[in-house]
Amino acid sequence: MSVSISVMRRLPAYLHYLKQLPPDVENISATTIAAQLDLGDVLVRKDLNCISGAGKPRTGYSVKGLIDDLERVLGYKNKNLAVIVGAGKLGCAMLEHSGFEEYGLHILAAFDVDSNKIGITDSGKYIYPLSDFEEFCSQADVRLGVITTPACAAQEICDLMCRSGIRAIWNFAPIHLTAGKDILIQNENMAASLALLSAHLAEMGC
Amino acid sequence: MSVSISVMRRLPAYLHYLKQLPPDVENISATTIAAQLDLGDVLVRKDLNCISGAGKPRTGYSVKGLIDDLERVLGYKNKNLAVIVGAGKLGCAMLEHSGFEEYGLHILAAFDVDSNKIGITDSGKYIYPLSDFEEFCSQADVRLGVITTPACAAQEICDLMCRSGIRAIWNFAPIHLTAGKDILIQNENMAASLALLSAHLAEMGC
DNA sequence: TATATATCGGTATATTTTTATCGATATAAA
DNA sequence: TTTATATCGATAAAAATATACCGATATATA
Repeated sequence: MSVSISVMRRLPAYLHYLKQLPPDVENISATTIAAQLDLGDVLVRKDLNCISGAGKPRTGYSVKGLIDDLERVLGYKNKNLAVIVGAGKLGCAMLEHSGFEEYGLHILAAFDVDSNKIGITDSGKYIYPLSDFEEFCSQADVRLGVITTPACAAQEICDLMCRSGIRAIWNFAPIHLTAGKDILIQNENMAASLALLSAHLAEMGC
Repeated sequence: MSVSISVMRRLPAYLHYLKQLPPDVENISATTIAAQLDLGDVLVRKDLNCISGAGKPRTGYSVKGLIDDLERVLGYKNKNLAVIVGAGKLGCAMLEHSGFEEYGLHILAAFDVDSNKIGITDSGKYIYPLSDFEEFCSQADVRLGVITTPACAAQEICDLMCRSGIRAIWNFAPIHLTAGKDILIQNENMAASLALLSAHLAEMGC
């Protein structure tokens, strides 16, 4: 069964919630999950039904089974090689952040045009000159690119990534990127988040 | 007219596109914007109609007028005081990032439990001990809190923020936070983004 | 064993969001 | 001036998403 994007977005929350349950909890109901995550119980049941057909009346779902199914659907068991372009504050923070491994994302290195940034980080990862990018990606068979450059450079980097065999781009630059239809561009839309927060505050008369 | 969340999410893209146009472009059509941002022209027209009634047939919209209206609706002209809790890599990156000012977000300082983190950053902003949090917020009348702690600490910080008068929370910890209904919690759902990317790569047989 | 109950899963309905269609209109060109 | 065209804005349709309802069922309790 295909999983819609809306559903997909909620799955990580389910997984996280299930993982932090005490280990003696063997079964859990959609109702309980829904209450904890401020969602409707029917919605949760429908979501879980998309990825795992194994719910039992009165009992609920097997926690272990759900976790397995969620991790499979979410691809956390995959190993995705990634590189970062833009070794500014955010880029470096991501390069050094070990937490992405949990999601199957292995960040190999970062790249930057600024020669002052080239070198090795505290945690032992490398920042290479951008000129090495294409060769590095084809040799390491990198499929995922993270863009943490300023907006003005992002489209150019996006093009470079496409040329270098990258198939999915995680974009943190506040700009709309254009690429072929076979390339997935996921925008981390911080400006939109901020706008929602700001609007909420304004509404309250702050 | 009220602006739905879906619409709100697209507005920053419109604004950014309009701002980077050459200054001699006085008018622009929804069709043109749509083509540039890979959206439907009717959708763009409907969105713009939510925030600005001033489109003329054949001519389009006044660029200047649209920018004004967008900035007003998005609240970029507001001044929102914010603080960060969690002075790790991401927290520090955000603390030092000047780009948020453009969106009306003024980050005053960061807080952390770790006494080794306390001090002043390169750009002159302070990292205070968490024990000072509540007093700082009430004195400075801070309304927006950014959470960049590990997941295990996030709910506790969320509670602290609510007690301290904060009305909107920008949460980067990968966990669902619970707060009163008058508090807006905006989750920056990186895990969900990653899952979508990973699923796309898996689908392509990588 | 018989009954009660919480929960699932399917169907139906409601809501939200997006896309399509069409007449009206301002500008440009003939 | 007349005609052609690009665009708007309104209405309608379609698609996606979320919610409500209800019978079936596995477990618990009397």
